[in-house]
Amino acid sequence: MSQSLDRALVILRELGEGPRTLDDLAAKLDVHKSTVLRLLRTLEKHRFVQREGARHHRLGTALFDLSFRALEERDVRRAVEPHLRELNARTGHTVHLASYEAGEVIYIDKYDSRHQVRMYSRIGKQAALHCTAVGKILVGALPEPERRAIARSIPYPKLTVNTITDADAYLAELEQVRQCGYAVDRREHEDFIHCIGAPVRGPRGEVLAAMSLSVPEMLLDFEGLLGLLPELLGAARAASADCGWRPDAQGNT
Amino acid sequence: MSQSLDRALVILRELGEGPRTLDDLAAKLDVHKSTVLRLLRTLEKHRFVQREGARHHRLGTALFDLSFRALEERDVRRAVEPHLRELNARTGHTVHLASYEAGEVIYIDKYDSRHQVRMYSRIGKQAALHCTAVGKILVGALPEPERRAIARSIPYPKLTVNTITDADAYLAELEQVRQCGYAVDRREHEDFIHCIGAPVRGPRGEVLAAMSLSVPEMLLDFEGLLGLLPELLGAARAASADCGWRPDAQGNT
DNA sequence: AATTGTTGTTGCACTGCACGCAACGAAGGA
DNA sequence: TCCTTCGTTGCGTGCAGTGCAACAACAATT
Repeated sequence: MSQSLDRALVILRELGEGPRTLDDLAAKLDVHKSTVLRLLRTLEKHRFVQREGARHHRLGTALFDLSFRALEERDVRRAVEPHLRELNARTGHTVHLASYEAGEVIYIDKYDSRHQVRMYSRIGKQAALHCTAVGKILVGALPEPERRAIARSIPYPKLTVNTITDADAYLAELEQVRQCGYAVDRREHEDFIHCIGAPVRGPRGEVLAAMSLSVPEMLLDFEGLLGLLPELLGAARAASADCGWRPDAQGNT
Repeated sequence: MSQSLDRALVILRELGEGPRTLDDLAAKLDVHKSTVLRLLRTLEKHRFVQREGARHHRLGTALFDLSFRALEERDVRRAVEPHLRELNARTGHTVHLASYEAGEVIYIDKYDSRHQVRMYSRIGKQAALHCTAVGKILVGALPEPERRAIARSIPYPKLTVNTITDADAYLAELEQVRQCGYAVDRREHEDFIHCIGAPVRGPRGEVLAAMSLSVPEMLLDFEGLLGLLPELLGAARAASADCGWRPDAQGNT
């Protein structure tokens, strides 16, 4: 564990919240400002940070470069992108692609709704495991022991009246999701927003990612959204085919 | 300047090229592998790096999070996005939004062509200053001394037969761009690809960003692309209006 | 099954570098 | 003009980061 690197990464995280001055950062890290200055200079040299005006610093362009490179390397994303885009075009609603990595579910692609009212999200943002459709799909696809371990260890913040708040109910829900081949989030994450999700599978039937459709209730009620299920499942199936999935042996929906 | 941070950033850049092993990185940095290990562990703790299999490391999800946050903070991007998207929808071609920051021009948004043949680019990628439409727009918008300084200092790699290869020709071109209110790249960057660009302006008429349209010649010849100029200028003007531009005093096109 | 090679991991001792300090400089407001 | 508030610099010190060497885990080869 490297102290200075550690501090630098905290600086980056802090700058993610918005531009900061040298003193802001020094106070946050509880170190002398000259220390912050030196770290910032190194970050600047590599274009991870740039100055804004005389005294503010913000995140730099190297981050964009790196992260889009990394995103591009994910074959799933590239393969699914056209299907995601078409689903967005057909329905007009917000669509997401999410992936499970290292214990977390994050959005790796997204197309916004054409309507004024939209769900807020962002590529790179973590999705809650217990109250999102993509979270249920991806955790539900893990081997049983891991699934249990996760269900036991995660917190269950109650975000709406419908949010699942304990491990047993969560595990039961995951089982249901596995059976159905799709997941729903009926106002569990945000009031007034419904969501349905489906898995994108690879050659051996393994789940590579999850695709979802999110709609505010004022545009479409829950039954209406379920009416779009065939669209979603169709898109997910087409995307899976592009990822090498062969719908043979196992009788997955 | 912090040595360990410096090394860590080099590691990140290297991982941007693809997953690496510990020894790969140690060789690249010319340090002992235990040193690399410690840096990686710190990076991992902050989710900037994650393991892939037992022995490979790759970029982690914190990068996505940070970079999309940073992108979101740029108001220009948010304001222009719908216009960019519509231009893409109307023409079916690749559209870009680029911004000048700290001496470089980078793409900050993009919508891909609907056609099979596409121009390769990526958000976060640097655009060449001397042979792209967005480069000409953005450098051309800088105050005269800075413009000259840039023209004198940048390299002029000859990428096609049409590429501008000296400072004087470049400065003349920039002057022309300022007059016209738009820029062209007629096969200067890549053979077989034409491009036109226009500025997005802010409240005081200052150039905030550049919007461009790129089309492979096999789809549309240069005159055909010029036919789309009104579309581009219309989108740029609408975007400028959303950024607070008032087309009063100065008689800019 | 034993051997060899490769790669990740750990404990330790040394020293170089990252740290805090304090003084300076620049910019802006009263 | 003074005063405050920042960013910046040079310097001495101590500890954090380094290289080393031994170890562990695993795969490939014999």
